[in-house]
Amino acid sequence: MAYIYDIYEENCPTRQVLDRLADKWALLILDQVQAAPKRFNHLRRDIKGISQKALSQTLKKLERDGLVSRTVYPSVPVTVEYALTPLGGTLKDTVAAIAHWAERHMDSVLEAQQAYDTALAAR
Amino acid sequence: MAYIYDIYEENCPTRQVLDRLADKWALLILDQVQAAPKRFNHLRRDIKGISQKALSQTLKKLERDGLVSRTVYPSVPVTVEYALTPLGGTLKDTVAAIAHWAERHMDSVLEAQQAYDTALAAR
DNA sequence: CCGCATCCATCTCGATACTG
DNA sequence: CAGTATCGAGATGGATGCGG
Repeated sequence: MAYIYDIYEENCPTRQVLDRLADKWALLILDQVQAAPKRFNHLRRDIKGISQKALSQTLKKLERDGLVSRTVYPSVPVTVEYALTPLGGTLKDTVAAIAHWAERHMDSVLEAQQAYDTALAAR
Repeated sequence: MAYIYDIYEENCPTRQVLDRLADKWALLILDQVQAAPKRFNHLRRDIKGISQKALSQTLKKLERDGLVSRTVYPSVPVTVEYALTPLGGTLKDTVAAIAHWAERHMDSVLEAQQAYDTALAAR
């Protein structure tokens, strides 16, 4: 399978996909939804610091990209569940890999930052 | 090794690391630098569409995080090379995984977007 | 060649208020 | 419960010009 697009070209579709993943909240949402479907306010509660606007927008983008499904249950009041689609499921391992890297190397990064900052301050 | 921090908490260091990777350009730069060190304008040329400001800023962030090293060769005119640090090297596989996912599933995402958009327009 | 400083347009984001 | 609408502030991004 040959790739038509060059990832370093502008407007390359791969870039767009990358940009979606490079969203501040997308990865966290995908990780939250990954185990089991979750309701809107459930996500809002669990992902500390996200505004309802940001959550709403990011969910809509993820839905548009086919990574997350949105299911409305006509109860009163309405219940809406967000779940990982099969396509989204193919991302699970990758998302997990990123999260694990972040957890494992967090300390090193923090150290590097301190070293950098003190070196800067010394000059 | 137990993790003190909750990834879903605000101001959790893992979040900060995640935010760095969630940069529009960081992944592309890491991928560019991964194989061999590159000069500033080399990166600028190869990563189409990046402004020199964005490149400069992102490189500085990556350097601060200890993922990329910056070496100045006192030639005339100056040559500056950016390379992956050992810490940055531990990210190689993860970055590659993301890029591969994007390439492999790009078409599906594009389809999903079209389906979403036409469904929206129909209403 | 490598970058910083500045200016300015754009956009994103959060807070708030309101609807089905 | 699950959003949309609106508005203002702050961050962001590109273009330009200059300095080491």
